[in-house]
Amino acid sequence: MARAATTSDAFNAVAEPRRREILNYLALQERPVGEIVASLGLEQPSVSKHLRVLRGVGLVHVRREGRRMLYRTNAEALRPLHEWTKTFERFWQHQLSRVKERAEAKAMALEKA
Amino acid sequence: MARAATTSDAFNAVAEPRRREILNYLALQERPVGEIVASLGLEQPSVSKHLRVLRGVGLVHVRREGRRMLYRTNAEALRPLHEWTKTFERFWQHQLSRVKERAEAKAMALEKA
DNA sequence: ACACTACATTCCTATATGGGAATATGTCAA
DNA sequence: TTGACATATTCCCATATAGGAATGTAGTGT
Repeated sequence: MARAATTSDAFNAVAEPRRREILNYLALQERPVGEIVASLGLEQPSVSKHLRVLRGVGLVHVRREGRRMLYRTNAEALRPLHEWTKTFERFWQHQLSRVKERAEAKAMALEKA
Repeated sequence: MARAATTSDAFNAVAEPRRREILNYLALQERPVGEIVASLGLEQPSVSKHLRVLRGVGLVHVRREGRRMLYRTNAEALRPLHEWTKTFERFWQHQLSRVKERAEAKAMALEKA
């Protein structure tokens, strides 16, 4: 079997950096495709294709306004990602405290010197 | 161009569900490959290949102990993912409060009836 | 109907994948 | 060294890209 489809879930969809940029861009306001193209400097067909993937996993909502399509990020669809990574939070907090300890130890050593 | 390599960053590496399972499994304790195989019910070569990808992006650390290789999750490498999703947190909090508002409005309507 | 704008889709291709099967590598024990 | 165990790698293949180029489709104004 090949790799899972980009449309199989949010994890696969956001693996592509441009799609993350698009989600960032559409987080605050809905925007027509043309503005995404202009702002992110991508080709229009490329943007349309990325948007199709994002729509496929519910990461964006669309609304038609005349001949323009207004897209906006649906942050809710990112929650599974956030929740999953969150379960590891305590581990890097431990890591951080170790780093802190070392930094403190070093500071103490310097004080002594 | 094709899709970015699974080894290009953590986002691509964790797009694969089995790799996420492995990371979950290795979060608390280091484990030899054989235990991962037994616990997750995957083929041994498959596990080795997934571990190679995870190592490639620093998501696991390895240590040899005799003929066994002990792997453990390096949660630190998941921080970029967590940080990125975190920037969207406030949006679904808004969403939630709107849901709450609606629920409350509904409750009030029922009281009146 | 026509031209024009805004998007979407299709066709093409190089590339990377994940699984299965088989095989290679590395380490210990006798 | 030989054998057994633990893990890694290789080979093969069906499948899914992402980008570029070209084309299709829908809505607007005249």
